[in-house]
Amino acid sequence: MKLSDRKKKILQLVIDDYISTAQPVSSKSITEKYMNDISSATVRSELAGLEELGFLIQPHTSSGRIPSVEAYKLYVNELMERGKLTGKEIGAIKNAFKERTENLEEVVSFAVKVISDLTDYTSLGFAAHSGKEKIVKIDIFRYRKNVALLLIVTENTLIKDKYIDIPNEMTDDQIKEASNLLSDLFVGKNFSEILTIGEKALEEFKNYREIFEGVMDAIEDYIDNKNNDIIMEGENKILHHPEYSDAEKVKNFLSVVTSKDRLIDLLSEDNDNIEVSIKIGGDEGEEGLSDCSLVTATYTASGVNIGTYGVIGPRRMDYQKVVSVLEGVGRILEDLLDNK
Amino acid sequence: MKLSDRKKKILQLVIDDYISTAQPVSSKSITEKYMNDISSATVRSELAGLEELGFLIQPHTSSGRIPSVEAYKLYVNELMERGKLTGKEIGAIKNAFKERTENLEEVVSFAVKVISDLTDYTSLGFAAHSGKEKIVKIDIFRYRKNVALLLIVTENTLIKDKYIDIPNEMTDDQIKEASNLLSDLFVGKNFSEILTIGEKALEEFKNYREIFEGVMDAIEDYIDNKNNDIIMEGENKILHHPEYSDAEKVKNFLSVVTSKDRLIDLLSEDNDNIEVSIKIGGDEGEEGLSDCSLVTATYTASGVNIGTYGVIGPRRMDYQKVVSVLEGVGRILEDLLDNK
DNA sequence: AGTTAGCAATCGAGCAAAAAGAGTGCTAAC
DNA sequence: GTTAGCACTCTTTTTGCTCGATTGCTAACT
Repeated sequence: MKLSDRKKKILQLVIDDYISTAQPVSSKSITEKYMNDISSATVRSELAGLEELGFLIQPHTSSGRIPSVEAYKLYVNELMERGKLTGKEIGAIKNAFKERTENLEEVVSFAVKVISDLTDYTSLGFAAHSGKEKIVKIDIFRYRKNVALLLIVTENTLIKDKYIDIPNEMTDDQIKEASNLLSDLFVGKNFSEILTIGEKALEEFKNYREIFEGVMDAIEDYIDNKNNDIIMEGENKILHHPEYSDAEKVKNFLSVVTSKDRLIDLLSEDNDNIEVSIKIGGDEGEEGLSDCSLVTATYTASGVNIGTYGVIGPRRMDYQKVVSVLEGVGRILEDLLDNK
Repeated sequence: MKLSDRKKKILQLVIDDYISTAQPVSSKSITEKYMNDISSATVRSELAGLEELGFLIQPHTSSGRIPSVEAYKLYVNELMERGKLTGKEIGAIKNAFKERTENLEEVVSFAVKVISDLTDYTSLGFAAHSGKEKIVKIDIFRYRKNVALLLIVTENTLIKDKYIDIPNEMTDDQIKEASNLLSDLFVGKNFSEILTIGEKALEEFKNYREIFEGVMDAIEDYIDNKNNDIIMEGENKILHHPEYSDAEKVKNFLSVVTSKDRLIDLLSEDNDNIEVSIKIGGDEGEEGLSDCSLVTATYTASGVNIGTYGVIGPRRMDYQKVVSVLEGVGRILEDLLDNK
């Protein structure tokens, strides 16, 4: 299936036009707006060809054409022109990160916010849990009679807290000793390391088994439990787009967006490549993404994964803009953090 | 304006019916469904009377009637029958709090979740910031070269963290000393106390001014900044209700729900009384609540305010159910926490 | 062989008129 | 005070019609 240059050009025009107007595109509008050199009849026969190839769909005989899922895929891979951010947009991004943001949670939330603002779509992101984060501080102290509180602070200023039941007979001094032991053993190590040295540590901790298990639980919990860290912004921006003028569709979209498990899966896929990945939900395609598209990017700074970010919206999404924004935010963010 | 018993009865029936069907209620449906002993003509004249009194509205001549804002107010105050939770519902609530939930944030989020699940409306809640929470632990340690991290843990397991710039020449021992000083001075005190003893403390802290100011900032920030702690669940449950079948209305509702500032104000009003408070948004009434109703309750356990919770939804809300759920959750929650 | 103009055919959008249905208010009788 | 009956009002649904947009096809043109 080889497309002539002119077919490609026309397909691109159709998609661009459809993305900006949300209306089926007619042969006439193409010649008038973009291609004064050929007649609409010619365009018509090209359109018919593109339809035959499965790139265009005609909602009904007397209407223009809209792009198929295939067409979008081709578009994002080959046809789409890469956009550049305006100075204003770059300013907005930089501004969003002006405040101190060493805390990873905050970085994520600022990034998600600015992405949503600039693209006018629902955006989401979550901090990757690499298990490679080093522990900076670990502390245990009595909180109630039989309950101690465990605090773990990491490089990224994730602070994890957890209650641990302690036996009646345990004295404050013993708790203190356990706490010191923990610091000696674990500070400077990352989560994965700790899990692997578990056996050996258990030996040293035999007097403080409850506490040791509590710590291990907290760490496992952290690595498994991605759920709490997904952040979303502009859920209702979807209402700004005309294809969602019907409440039934909004419902559908929101149900996609609300099932965080599914989203986390989607965001987690191929999060190795820094490049922008685009998933287009067909009628069948990516399950759980019915009629939606998801554009994601994973950022790293100084070799550390600083989260996966994405935009979710109608299939008729302004990919060009979304991609530029994601790339722009990534670039600025990475610069910013590297120069720290 | 005195209503006869029969008028009251009929008004109640109209509201009940309208709440469950979302359709204007006709005289005929009243006699058929609820009052077989009198004829529809009689009901009609009563309805006409209630309309004259401002309790009912006729969208157009040939339709049934719907309740006015006044009617809802009367309904929630006098007419509505108080519901009881079913065993199943009570089970669901207890189940939601089965896990350990001494952490206030968690209590709030579980409560909000269960309220939304049981009522099928958007629910929200936030932990009150009383300033009366005692500090359990306060700690400072070096985090980067010129940055220390301040951790404050309170009774309610609120953990507050904040970066503090520290001068180059400061040694780890000095940081340690400052940290100890802080513990001695502040542990066991509540936030308000600390703010009032500020002057005196400043004296003792003259060598660690940056740190002292950082602590004070963190505390002030905590007391002022309620924003971050509002939790919402089921924003899109609104779509389950037929009056929001139009995207424009959904947009409107979501914009109400998204302006957290306004919501915090609403939730904060009269949060002294434990009773359930119902605000019905008229066309003019409670600003920011256009066409919505908000039912809120504030819970306390052992005399400590444990948060304000609410349900926001269409004016045609199932007040009976919402009130029972809010009361039920409150009762169970208070029991649970008192018996700890 | 590719391009174009011309034209009939198709189908949705929009509109008005007609029909159907729901509910009321009023009147007169009970 | 209550009720049956009925004319009246207004919405909703249906129907039919026109208009306009757009296409696909054919025949002519370059």
